[in-house]
Amino acid sequence: MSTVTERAQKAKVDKFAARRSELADAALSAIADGGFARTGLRDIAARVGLSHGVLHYYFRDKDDLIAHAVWQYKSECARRYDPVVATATTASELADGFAAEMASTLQDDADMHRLWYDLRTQAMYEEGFRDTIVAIDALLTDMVWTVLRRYADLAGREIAIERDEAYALVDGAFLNALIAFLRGDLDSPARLQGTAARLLAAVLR
Amino acid sequence: MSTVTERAQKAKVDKFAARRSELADAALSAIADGGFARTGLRDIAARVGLSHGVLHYYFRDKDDLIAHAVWQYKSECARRYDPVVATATTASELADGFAAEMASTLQDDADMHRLWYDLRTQAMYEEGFRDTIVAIDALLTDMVWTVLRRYADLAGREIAIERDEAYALVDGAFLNALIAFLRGDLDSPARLQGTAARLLAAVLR
DNA sequence: GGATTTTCTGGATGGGTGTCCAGAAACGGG
DNA sequence: CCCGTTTCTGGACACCCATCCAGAAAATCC
Repeated sequence: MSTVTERAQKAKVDKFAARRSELADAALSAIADGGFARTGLRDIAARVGLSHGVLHYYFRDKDDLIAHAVWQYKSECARRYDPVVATATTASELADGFAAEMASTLQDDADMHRLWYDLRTQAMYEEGFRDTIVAIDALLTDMVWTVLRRYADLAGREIAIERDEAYALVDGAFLNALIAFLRGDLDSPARLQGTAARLLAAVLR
Repeated sequence: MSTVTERAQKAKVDKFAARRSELADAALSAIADGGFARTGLRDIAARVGLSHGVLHYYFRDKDDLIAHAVWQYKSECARRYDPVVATATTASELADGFAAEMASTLQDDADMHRLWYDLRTQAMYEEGFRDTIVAIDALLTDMVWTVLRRYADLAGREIAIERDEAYALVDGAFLNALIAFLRGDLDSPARLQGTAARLLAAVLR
């Protein structure tokens, strides 16, 4: 096979992938607005000015589309705390940075987080995109654990909690702050910031 | 008005209320099985061998039915820990009783709890039964706070956490244990039991 | 510039939904 | 036993859904 056709193939694949990505983004924002159950493929396609039929050209079915969409967003989202882990030089600096980041993503991306919890809940019933949800959950657990380990390192203390427990507590604090925020409690992000910072300190021994 | 017609009126009202309650129960178990989005009024009615039309005789609409159903179940559920609070004579007895109760309801009523989280998530999008969800959330927050106050009393220590924070952490631990359990992790209830007991101790100062 | 492949359209299909309602059936007081 | 009320039925309605697909349009290749 000649080099030129190889390039052509690659360009073709890239274009296909780009379209997929664009459609996944559209799906993401559409479902973030209305919720999984109330958002149809027509709503999604309308976001990019296309007919609903295209979606089946790029994705096997609705579950496939949703899986790609949520993965695309959330797998990057799990890396949100990498900078603060990499740059913090003291325990309290890390705690503050972590807490501030949580508070700001709660405020800025509330709809996306709501979507995440919606999909995770739906995955308790149907196995359509369950694998993707499980994979993201693992990513987030890793993320929390990484932060916590670095925090313990900087503090020179031991972690007094299990990996999954740590995620469960952080997740619970975040979810309940999100619910409060969506119910109109504008102070919720600020309170979450305090909770998150104190939580880190409380789980060391 | 004569006594006899008063009695008759009351019997009529009671019968109506009993039917409502029965239908709400049917709705509960149907939706617990399939999830809110995938359960229709026909499915619910079929559980009690009735036609779907009858639901609109007893309830205004689907949201009204769901609100009654989840309230009927969950408002009683929030009293589940009353006995242990009333009878425990030491802090560790209370903590153990609380933790054991959580673990056992996780194991026995997993579907119902899944339903609760489903409805709470849907209430983030639609206001249909949001008021009921908020009321139940308040009940559960009260419950956690009552347990924690009694625990602090018995331990002779202070609570180092806010009311809503306490609920958020317990809820997070429970929800994540539920997810693990539904994904096939049979040890999850046992682990939750440990987490819950340690959590109580950790939030005192 | 013609042929071929990729991309997209929008209608058809079969199914589901909540709601409403006319009328049948069961009930119960007199 | 009759008659009014309560309870229930199941069809009609308008709407929404995911999926499939024949064929139009656009892009690409030679």
